[in-house]
Amino acid sequence: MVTIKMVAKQSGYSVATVSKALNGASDVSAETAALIRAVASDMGYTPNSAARALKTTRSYNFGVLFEDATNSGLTHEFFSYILQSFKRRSEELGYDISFISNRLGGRSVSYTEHARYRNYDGVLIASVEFRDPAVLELASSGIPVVAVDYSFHRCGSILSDNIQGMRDLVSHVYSLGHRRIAFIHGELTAVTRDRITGFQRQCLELGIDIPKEYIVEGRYHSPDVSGELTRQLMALPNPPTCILYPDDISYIGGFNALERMGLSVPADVSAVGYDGVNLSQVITPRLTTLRQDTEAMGERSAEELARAVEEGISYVPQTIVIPGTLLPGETVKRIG
Amino acid sequence: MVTIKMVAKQSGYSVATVSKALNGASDVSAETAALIRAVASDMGYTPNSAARALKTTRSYNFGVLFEDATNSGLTHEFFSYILQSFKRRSEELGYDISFISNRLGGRSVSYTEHARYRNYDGVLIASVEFRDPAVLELASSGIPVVAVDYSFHRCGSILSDNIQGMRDLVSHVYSLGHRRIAFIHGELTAVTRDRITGFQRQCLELGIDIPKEYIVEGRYHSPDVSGELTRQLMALPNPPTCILYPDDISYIGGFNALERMGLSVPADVSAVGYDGVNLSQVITPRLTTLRQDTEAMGERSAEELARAVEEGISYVPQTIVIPGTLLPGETVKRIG
DNA sequence: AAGAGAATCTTAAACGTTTTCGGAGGTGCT
DNA sequence: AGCACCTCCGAAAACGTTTAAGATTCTCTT
Repeated sequence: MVTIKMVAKQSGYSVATVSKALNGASDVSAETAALIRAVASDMGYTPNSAARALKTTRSYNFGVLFEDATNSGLTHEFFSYILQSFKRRSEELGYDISFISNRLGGRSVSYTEHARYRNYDGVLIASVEFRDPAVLELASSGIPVVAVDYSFHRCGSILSDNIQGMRDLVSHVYSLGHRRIAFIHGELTAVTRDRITGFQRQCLELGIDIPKEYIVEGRYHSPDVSGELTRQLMALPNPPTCILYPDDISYIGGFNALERMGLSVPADVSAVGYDGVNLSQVITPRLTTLRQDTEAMGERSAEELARAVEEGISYVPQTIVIPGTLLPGETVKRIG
Repeated sequence: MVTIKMVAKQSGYSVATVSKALNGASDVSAETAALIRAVASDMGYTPNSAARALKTTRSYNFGVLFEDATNSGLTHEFFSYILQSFKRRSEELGYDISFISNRLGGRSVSYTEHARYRNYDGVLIASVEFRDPAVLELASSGIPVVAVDYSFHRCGSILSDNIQGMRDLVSHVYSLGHRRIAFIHGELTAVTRDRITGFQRQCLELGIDIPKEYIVEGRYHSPDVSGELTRQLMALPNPPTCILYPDDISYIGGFNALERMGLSVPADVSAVGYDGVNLSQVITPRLTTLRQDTEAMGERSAEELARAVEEGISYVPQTIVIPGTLLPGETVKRIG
């Protein structure tokens, strides 16, 4: 490994001058800087991040907490997209990204300890069991933190506009003549509460009355649960003409359940999803869904995190809401 | 931040003793070790990975190169699964994982430079444009490297058994009466060549003759391309009764193309996928496909990489083949 | 009683940087 | 000539660890 010391010796300048030349400091002449850079490049010099981090207490590394109860973290399509764009934007901003785990060497440690150990400049929290006290601890550890798709009071949050999203979906199916609209929602998180709020407000505004039994709690990303709930909904004396699912994957479960009941989408029942993952647009019938802007969510997360880091302690937690867009597909039939 | 020095002062022992106590060295008595550990824990001491890495030249960090031409890296379901299990196993083995990019600070650098800068102990190469010279350079940089789902001559490779996988699929559809079997394969990589080999050998063994025009080159993970090729195949004077797709996503494209032609799966045409991603088993009809053991592939990658790191220079590149399993679904009809 | 050897602890150097501070030399002004 | 003021560069300390080698004490052994 060629170090700065070797470059110094080779170029005839001191270690200090080499360091400054390489970092573009102002108190080294243009010619020497050029010369030193040439020598460094010739020798194949690469700086050492560990030494740099040790001295500067900045790692230029973001930690990402990204796993959930079902351990499907990375394979969760929606979050994968967010992570992808978060990664890209972070790199543009000069940060690498690493995963935070609850292990360190052999031992198991808290997320906070792990993040401190690795000197992460900032942390992104996504797709986790938010009620986990270890996550809470991390969120209020003092390390700059941004949470995505979840609303924390202790740190910045990037949310998609769940209220408006549901309003758009309801309006859309309403405009196609649907009045008996059921809503299978996910676990009762802040995000889910927003969705329910949006659903109810829009129904109220449109003057349609939704019976209690049309709003049922399911689980995100569970085709099985949504399949079962779909059966229950269709077994009601007065079944819905349209079902809103908590996400696109849940829709798949509902679709299959309907097929097995001899009902087809959208001929017999209409359905809509949520998220707008790629898959939803290549299946037949193409799914009517609300596309969340994962690109923007990931980008903004990176930007806010970088800002938090660079502004240091002066950063004030804030919530940023990203609008989504309705994707009209083929799963809602015009009726009435 | 509480350092080892503070723990030393507080406990009354020297910095060296504290370090050794914390790392379980043999030349510190059991009582002092216990005492020191108690003090450290009381003070909330967390070691500093940068200082440690600087001194030991070991970062306990694996770099992961994970992006492809279409930039779909993380959102690629098959690779997501591999990464997921690679991550889990790496963490068990005491390594954290970070992404390698071609940026560093503001500047853009080679993957190798990036890996050196961050002192990664080892590198996993997955889902990249393998012909990229920068990837080649990394593979032969001297840093321990394992490639997954690709065969390099310069480093260890974890492959799934593509030859046997295709043989199994061919046998399966053959046993259900199919003789006119078409194969849309992906870009001509080593993996693809294996698949073609498996396909041809098994056909030969079973004594069925496949016309040239039944074997066509498509693209991995492109519903559009596979849809178009499906149309072409079905337009042949003597169309196939069964189509093998390069992956499950490509099957979706084929399925849709067939539907639009008024043909249904499996009534009119049979079809099979490859990979066995979750999606393939929740759609209707359930896809007949070959499930690659992503769990094992990720795990073995981590284990081989750790081994390479720990054995140092003595490591000999080797290729490990992981068997897959046939998932019989509902997309192949018994005929003849 | 003296020396050997084990057990336990400390001293100090080193890892590769960044950064403060000061020094040397040059320029321009009075 | 004397002074102030730049510009450019280097010496040295510091970041938080690990570790080789030495120091000290204790226990045996003879």
